[in-house]
Amino acid sequence: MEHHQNPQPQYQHALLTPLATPLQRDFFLPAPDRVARALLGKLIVRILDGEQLTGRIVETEAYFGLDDPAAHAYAGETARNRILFGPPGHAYVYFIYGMHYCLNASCEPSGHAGCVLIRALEPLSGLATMARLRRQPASRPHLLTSGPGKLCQALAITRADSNGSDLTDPNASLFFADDGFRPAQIAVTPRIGISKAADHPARFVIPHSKFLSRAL
DNA sequence: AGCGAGATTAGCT
DNA sequence: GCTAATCTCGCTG
Repeated sequence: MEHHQNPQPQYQHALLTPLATPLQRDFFLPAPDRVARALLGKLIVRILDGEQLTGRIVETEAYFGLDDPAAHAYAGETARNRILFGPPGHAYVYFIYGMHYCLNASCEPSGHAGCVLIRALEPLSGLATMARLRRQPASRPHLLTSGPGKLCQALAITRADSNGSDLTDPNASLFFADDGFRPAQIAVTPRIGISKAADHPARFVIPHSKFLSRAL
């Protein structure tokens, strides 16, 4: 009946949500606060041993490169942060507090080091695997990806594995996609866990989501 | 529910 | 040497 109308997926890993399409390079071109806002509601797709782990972004933070005392790029390009100074739409993964990884999406053109920290997801598929990676029972989904360190653990994202990945590449094992979901509301708050420029409102959340790292 | 401490590594903002 | 875009546990109340 419908097999004639089913379009061939243009990418190797067909999305569980058939209408989703990968984000394009120019999605990541604007300033970090605009990209942080636009990323709310988008999907993160992670392929692990052939299994598709997906989550919807519900919390982000903008970091403003050389202009931002709280940003890793503030002091200029180093071996650690060089991805931030490259082309937009790439993963910047860093290691923090001796045990956690955090995932950022680089934005702005090459030479400009803005980025967006992904702080929380609503897990959509692969919850059992996420729970195993988190060493937690699968019965508490709101503990799986409700924080920047947690979501990296749940998706097995490390610096060695994912730093520098092209987040627009649907053949990669980590990329971002749009399934058409649009948040009804967006709230803005100061960023969490930083001491410098701590009062600057650059954290974006889907309000009342049960999967935020902290409530409003 | 809210606070404080410990875990543990890389980079020096 | 010290700090850091964190998380979990245990204590208090």
